[in-house]
Parts: sequence; structure tokens; C-alpha cells
Amino acid sequence: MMAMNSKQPFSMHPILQEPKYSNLHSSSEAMRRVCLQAPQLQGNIFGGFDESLLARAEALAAVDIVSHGKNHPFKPDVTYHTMSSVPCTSTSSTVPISHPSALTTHPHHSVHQCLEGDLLDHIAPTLTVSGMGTTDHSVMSSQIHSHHLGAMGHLHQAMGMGHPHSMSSHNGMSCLNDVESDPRELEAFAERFKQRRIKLGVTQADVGSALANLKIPGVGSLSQSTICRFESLTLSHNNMIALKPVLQAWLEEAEAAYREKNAKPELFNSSERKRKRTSIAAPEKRSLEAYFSIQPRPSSEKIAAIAEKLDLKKNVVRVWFCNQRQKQKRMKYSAVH
DNA sequence: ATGCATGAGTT
DNA sequence: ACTCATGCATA
Repeated sequence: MMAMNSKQPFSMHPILQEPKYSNLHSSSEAMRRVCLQAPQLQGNIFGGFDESLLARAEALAAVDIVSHGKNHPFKPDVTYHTMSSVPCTSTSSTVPISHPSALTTHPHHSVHQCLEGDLLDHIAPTLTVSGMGTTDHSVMSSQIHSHHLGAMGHLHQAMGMGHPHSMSSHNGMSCLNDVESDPRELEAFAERFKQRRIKLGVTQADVGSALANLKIPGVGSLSQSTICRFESLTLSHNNMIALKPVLQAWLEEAEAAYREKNAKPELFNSSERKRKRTSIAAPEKRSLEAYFSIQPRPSSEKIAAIAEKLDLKKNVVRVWFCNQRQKQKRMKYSAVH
């Protein structure tokens, strides 16, 4: 009776609060902020307000909108949102696998973003999102084994358990800090995995569910989404590395079971589903993308401004930016060998 | 396959 | 308020 609607972060109305704190984060965070803010400050001083930013973004977005005009029949978000926090526990009750560990703290790649800031005046040239992604992963990989081991702890146990016959051609020990895994190898594994999975006649969802049957400590089930993302390499490098041993373990077990015509991974029915997905209309999305190209990390105030301008809820905008940043960071091994 | 969202852990 | 790993809902 108490925790039914445990959280409702967003309100149904536009909100008007102004979190006016300019927190300086530490080290590189701070630096990044400074870099990012420089351009817009000028905007404030000379231009007059954030309006300049908004205007530029709009101009950018406008390039596309010609055919549509500015008409948005309805606002795509305001009404939805069912917020039912039904855990739908089938087997996925407990902890998933990884934990966050990972991670690293501060991306040192602020350079790019600063550059983007500078591009404010001639915007367009950098609409390519792939550039950052590639540079990113090198940073990430170094961070992976360089620090934080505490949280990674139980992840290691999972990783250690499941890989009987990996191709450890390292004659000696290969179980210490070998989180190095080349992008190349991961890519290859993902491909093999998918291939063999299909051969077994198992769906991505099946795999996700079956994972819980492996009884690997700390490893529960995963969703179809995650399996899909693993196969298509659209997860973070760390995430890929964490999941690989688990999926490898499943694959081996599944193939073994298959050979002896035994049981297959169990499947089960899914439970109720409720949540409604917000859909951001194309014009609004274009604007958001334009803003993002100028400022990937808008302040709370700016987010509010954008939200109001596009007639979207502030939280929707905030989440959109978060997701966008996450996308940019996704690994995309292209050719690092 | 992907868009929008939640939650745990950080900063 | 952010980052990350994940997931539900949906195209």
C-alpha cells in the first residue's frame, strides 16, 4: 500500500522549476563543462540569451522541415505514460548480471565536444555521429582494466565460470587481468554466437530466458533486446565483455544438450505488459537532433527551454539526450587491427 | 531492431 | 543530474 507508485519522477505538467545550481564536477568533468559552456556564454553576452542557441538549432532543423511546415497536430507525449511498475517476475526476479561496475568515470574525450562547441558558428559540418564513437572505445578499453575492480568483483566470478574451451592460446595463465579482449575477437564471437544460436533453433528471447537456467551466480535472465544488441554489437564495450562469457557458457551447454537430444532451454510465457511508449514526432525529433549537434549536454535550464519550445515534457527531453549520448558511445568496432 | 524508460551507482 | 546496463513496447 505504500510503494505502489513508488516513483513518478515526472509530473503531468510542464514544470517550471529552475534548478539553478551550477555544480562543478571534478576534474575532467569540470573541464568539459567549461569547454561546453564557453560558446554559449558568448551567446548570452552578445546574442542576448539562450535564444541564440535555440534559434540556431531551429534553423538547423528547419532545413528538413520545409515539407512539413511547423504543424504538429498533437503533442506526442503528454497523455501517455502508464508508469506501472509491475516487475513481471517470471524468472527474472533477481539481479541481472552485471553491475555497473564498470565504469569509469570520466570520459577524457572532451576535446571533441569542445570542438563541437566551437563549431557553433558553422554548425553543419559535424552531423556525423560515428566519429566520436570510434575514438571512444579506445579510451574505454584502457579504462576497463585500469581501475575499479571492486564492483567488477562478482562479475569476474561469472566470467570465470563459463568458458571451458576458449581459445586461450596464451600458454600460461590467462585469467588475471585479461579483460583486454580485442574488439576483433568480440566481433567474431558475436557473429558465431548468432549463427550457432540460429542453428539450434533458438530465438533471442529464448536465450535470454535460458540464461537463468545456467545457475551461474549473479546471472539472471536477460531480455531479447539485450541479446539482440549483443549480437549486433550495439552494446558498450564493457557490456559486451561482461556478457560474452555468460553467453558463451549458454551456447556450450545448449549445444551439448542438443547433441544428446536432451532438454532444451526452457521457455515460458511472458506476463502482463502495460507501459506505453512515448513517441516523439518527427519534427520534434529533428529539432532535438539539431540541439544535440550543438550541445550534447544541455543544462537543466536549457532542457527546460527546449522542452517548452517543442512542447514536450522536460523529462522526455532529458531522457532523450541521455539516450542519445549513450548511442554515441556505443561500440562500433570497425577496424582496429 | 530500436526508441523511450527505469534504476542502481556515481559524481 | 549523470552514466550505464537493461528492459518493455513497438515499428
